[in-house]
Amino acid sequence: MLKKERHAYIMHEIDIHNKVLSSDLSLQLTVSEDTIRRDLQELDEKGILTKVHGGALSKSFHFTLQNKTVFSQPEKKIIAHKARNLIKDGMLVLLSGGTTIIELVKSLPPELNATFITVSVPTALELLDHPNVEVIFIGNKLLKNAQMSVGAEVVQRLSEIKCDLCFLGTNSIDVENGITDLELEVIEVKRAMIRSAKKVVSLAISKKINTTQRMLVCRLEEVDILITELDPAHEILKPYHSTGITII
Amino acid sequence: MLKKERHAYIMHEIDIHNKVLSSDLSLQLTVSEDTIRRDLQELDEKGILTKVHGGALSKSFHFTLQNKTVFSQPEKKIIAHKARNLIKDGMLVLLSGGTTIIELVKSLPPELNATFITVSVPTALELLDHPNVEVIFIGNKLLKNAQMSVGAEVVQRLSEIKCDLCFLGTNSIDVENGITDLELEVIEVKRAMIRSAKKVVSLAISKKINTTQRMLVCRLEEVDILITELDPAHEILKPYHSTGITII
DNA sequence: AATTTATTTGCGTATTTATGCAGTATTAAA
DNA sequence: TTTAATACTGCATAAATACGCAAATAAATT
Repeated sequence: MLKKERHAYIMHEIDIHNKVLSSDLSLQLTVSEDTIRRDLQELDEKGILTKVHGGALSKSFHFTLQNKTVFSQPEKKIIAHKARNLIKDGMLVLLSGGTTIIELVKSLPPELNATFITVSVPTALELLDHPNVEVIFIGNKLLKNAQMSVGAEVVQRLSEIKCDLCFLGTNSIDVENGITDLELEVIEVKRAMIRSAKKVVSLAISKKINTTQRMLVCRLEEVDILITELDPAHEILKPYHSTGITII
Repeated sequence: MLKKERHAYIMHEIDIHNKVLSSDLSLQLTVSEDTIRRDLQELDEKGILTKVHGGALSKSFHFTLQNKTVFSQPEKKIIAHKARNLIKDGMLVLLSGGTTIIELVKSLPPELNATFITVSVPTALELLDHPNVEVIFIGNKLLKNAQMSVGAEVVQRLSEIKCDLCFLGTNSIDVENGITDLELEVIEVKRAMIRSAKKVVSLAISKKINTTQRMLVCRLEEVDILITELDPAHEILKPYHSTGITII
C-alpha cells in the first residue's frame, strides 16, 4: 500500500471517528507504528489533523476544546452589539440559551422596554437584571446539560405564541446542513421557537460556521438573519449570501 | 481515551455546569483521580479553567462561586442540614426561593434521587447542579425582585400537583400572625404551594422569628414543621410548641 | 535492463510521556 | 476538635516517541 493511500485511509478514519490511534492504524494497515507516526506527523504538518500522544485528532475536534473554553470572548460581544439593534421597544422576543445569548442580554440598554420569553434558566436570570423588561419563562422539566425547559409541554406553549424575533444561540451552522445540534430534546424546543417567531436570528461565532452536528434544527431557508462577529462581506460567509439569508 | 479527549470532555463539562468535581470525572472517564488532577492542573496552567480543591471552575462564571460562597451564612447551613434529612429518595418536593432554600439545595447529597418542583430561577439553577434529581420549573411571568414565576397560571399549575413536601423560605413568622410577606403576587404563589403539599416546612433564621409583614401567607396551623438554626428547646421558640407545629 | 539515486520502511535502543499507587500532608466539612 | 476528603510527593511501570541505521522499495538515469 502506498503512502498516499494510507494517508487517505487515515483521513477517512479521522472524518468518521474524529480520532485515530497509532496502534489501531498499525494493525489495520499492517505497517509499523513508526510509519504511522511518520504519517501522522506529515498530515499534522499539512495542517489537516492534530497529532497527539497516542494518535491524532480531527481539527474540528480540537476546535471544540478551544472555542468553548475561551474566557469572555470578544467575538460574542461583537455579535451581541449587532443583535441588540434589532430589538425595539414593545417587541416580544424569544431567546434561547447559551453564552452568546447571555452576552446579548447583558448588552441590552437599560431603558429598553420589551418583553422577553425564554426557556433557558441562565438567560432568565440575566434578563431579571434589566429594570424595564418583562420576562416570561416557559417552564417544564429542565434538562441538566442545557439548563433549559424541554418536553411536549414547552413545545405546546411555544405554539401558542407569535413573537417578533427569535434569537438562537447556534452550535453548528452550515450551508448544506443548516443549523444542527446534538440533543433531540433541545432540538424539539428550538424548532418550536422557530415556528412561533416572525423573524429568526441565528447568532454564531465564526468558529461554528461550516460545522455540522448530528441532528437538524432547521434548514437555512428558515433563518432570516445570521449574525457573526465577522464583516458580512467576509470570504467564509459568501456561500451563505446566495441562500437569501440576511447577514449582519 | 486520549488525553486531549479527556481535556475536551472536561472543558465541555465546565461549559455546561460551570464546575466539575475530580471524583465525578474520575468515574466518568474511568481514570484515577490523580490523572484528573493533573489534567485540571494543565488546563489551569493554560488558563482556561480555575482549579480548586476538589475540582475546577469555569473562568467565565467565576462570579457564580463568589455569590454562592458569600451568601452562605452559617445559620442557613444549619437549617439546610436539618431540612435535608426530611427529603427521601423518590419524593416529590416543592421549593420556594431565597438563600436558605439555595443552601438547602447545596447541601443535598449527590446520590439523592428525587424530583423537585420550583418557581424560583436561582433555586432551579442550583438544582440543576445535582446529578440525580429531576427538576421541574413552573414558568410564567417572572417577578424581578423575587426572581420567581408569579401569576394565575402558576397558581393553576400548582393546584394540579400533590407534593410530599413543600419547603418555604420564610421572611416573617409569628405565633399570632403566622407567616407573612410583602408582595401580593409572591403570596398568591406561596399559598398555592402550601395547598398542593402534604407537608409544609417553614425554614426561618431566628432573626425572622416574631416579625410580621403586611400580608398573610398562611396561619401557623397550616405549617407542619418549623426549622430554625436554634435548638428546638430554645426560649424564643416556646410559644410555637403550643400551636402543634413540629419544631426541629 | 542495469545501475544509480532517492525515498520509504522496519527494527533496536534510548528517552520521554502518561498513568497509577502508596504514603504523607493538607484542607474542608461534621 | 475530629474526621473524611482531597492534594502532593516520589516512585514504578507501561506505553509512546525519537533517533540512527540498514534493508527494502520506488524513481530516475544511463
